Amino acid sequence: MPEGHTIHKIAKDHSKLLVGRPIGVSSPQGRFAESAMRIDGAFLNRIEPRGKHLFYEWDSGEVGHVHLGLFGKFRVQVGPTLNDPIGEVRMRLTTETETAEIVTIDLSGPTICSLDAPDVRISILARLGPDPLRRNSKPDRMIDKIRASDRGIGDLIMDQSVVAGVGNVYRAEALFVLGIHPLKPGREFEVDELEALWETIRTMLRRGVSDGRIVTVSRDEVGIGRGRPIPREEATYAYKRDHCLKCGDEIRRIEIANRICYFCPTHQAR
DNA sequence: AACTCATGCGAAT
DNA sequence: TTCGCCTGAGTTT
Repeated sequence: MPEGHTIHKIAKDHSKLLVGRPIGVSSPQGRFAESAMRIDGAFLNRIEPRGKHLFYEWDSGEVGHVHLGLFGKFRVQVGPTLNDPIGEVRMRLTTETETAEIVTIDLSGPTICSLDAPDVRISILARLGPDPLRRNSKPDRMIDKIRASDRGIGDLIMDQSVVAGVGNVYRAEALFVLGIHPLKPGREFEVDELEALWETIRTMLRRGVSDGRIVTVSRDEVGIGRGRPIPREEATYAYKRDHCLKCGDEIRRIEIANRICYFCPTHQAR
């Protein structure tokens, strides 16, 4: 599930349910139990998304940190009763709404779930590149880093210190839309091409936040009218496909930055 | 029941 | 460059 859009959507949705109330914090699975005890019953002031990280500002002054990694998931339940956790639940947040409904948010499988002093958040933010989903964030640092590098663009945009929030799907799809070969070296880019890349990434991520899933194709090109949902297999042009959604050419796959990068040799010539 | 794969990332080699 | 870690869904034996 998790690229930057997932994290920002979670922050939005969960904030509505949790912020400004006392929160029960526990760890059914046990691995977050010591930390959970320290904030159990505390008020939550804010959930801040940044790239693929979530920061929880607790009234106690400590800062929760969650990173979903590849497998992490949240399960949200709102109802009259408190349900038993399903599977391995590292952190459980519970509260009650004005209408006396029970809110339960269960986190399973995260790479990081910790409770830290505030400076930990500061040092993590310091090593993240600009986040296209943040209001007013600018691409300058991303552009400078890319143009100063010999590494390929497909390597660079998955690097969270270059841009924060792009993962394997948006990497493939953003490069596809702009017709950029994933191995093109950073040094060979002009500024306006990278400004276009920033805008493309930002637009795709925003759409991901509002859709709650990754859809990068335009409905016109796929020939699916509004009203009908776009099936998963047709939601991307190149990612995880055998054939390009536009031209039918065989999609190539090469490993870049530990992950398979999908691209269309016709649309993204060297 | 076993095996494979996944929208991630840092540490070890 | 490879390995390990976190978990669950889907597929194959």
